[in-house]
Amino acid sequence: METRQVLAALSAIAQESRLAIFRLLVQVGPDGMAASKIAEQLDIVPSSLSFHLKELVHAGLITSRSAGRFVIYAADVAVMNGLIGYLTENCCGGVPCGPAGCATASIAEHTRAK
Amino acid sequence: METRQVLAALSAIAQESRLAIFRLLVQVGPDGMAASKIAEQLDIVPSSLSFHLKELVHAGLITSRSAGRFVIYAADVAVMNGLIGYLTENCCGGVPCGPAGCATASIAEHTRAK
DNA sequence: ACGTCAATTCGATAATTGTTGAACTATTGC
DNA sequence: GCAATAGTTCAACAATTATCGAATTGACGT
Repeated sequence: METRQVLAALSAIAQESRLAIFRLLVQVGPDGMAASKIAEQLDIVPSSLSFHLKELVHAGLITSRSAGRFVIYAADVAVMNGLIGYLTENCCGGVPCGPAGCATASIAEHTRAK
Repeated sequence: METRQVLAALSAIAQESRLAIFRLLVQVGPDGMAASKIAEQLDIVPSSLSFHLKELVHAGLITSRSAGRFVIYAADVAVMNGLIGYLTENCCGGVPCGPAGCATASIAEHTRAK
């Protein structure tokens, strides 16, 4: 994963509302959730929500599809997996890094998608 | 790891200069590197570097120690491991998430420090 | 066609964040 | 003590990001 894409993903979730939105969408799974329901659950006004959803879509972390007059958003785990992989690599840098926690680095490296 | 701490860590590395600084410090390992050398390697003016280093220290991602007139900064992998753990959990949400990549979630969960 | 609901866009404003030169503190070597 | 080096802090400014009401677009039910 490229640094540019990593920065986009990090910026996207480094914000209270957006992290909450993403977590919520991960919880509900691939079926996703309508924007209005997200707004209701997290108590965010429509215009602010649109702003944040656009950021998340742009970073590739979530996808959107239309269903009648609703727009359904769903988490796309691929980019998040890429991000986790990048951080794992850059956390341990190949060299084993002290006390536990990074034993899974090589595993994740070979297990994650792409 | 608490959401508040996660947001602080994410905000810290969601910035070009700071991500570069952190990656560099992870590469050089526990011995760390003097601020002036970081500035030289990454071509950042001293005042800007201080600003970014302070952010990283505040997020707990790096530590600083004085050595004569030098200040040595070193990466602290603990918080990064916590962050990776948090993202791994919130990426898969207990529910298995499609194609590979998250098979290590439970492993990381039980292997990482703290 | 009309009213309603879902969602986005726009524009103004507020708040936060990043950049940099200059001034300042502290340590080293002479 | 003095000059040089390492870092930080300060203050001013630029740039980016967040918030939200109002206007707009599009789909639905009647």
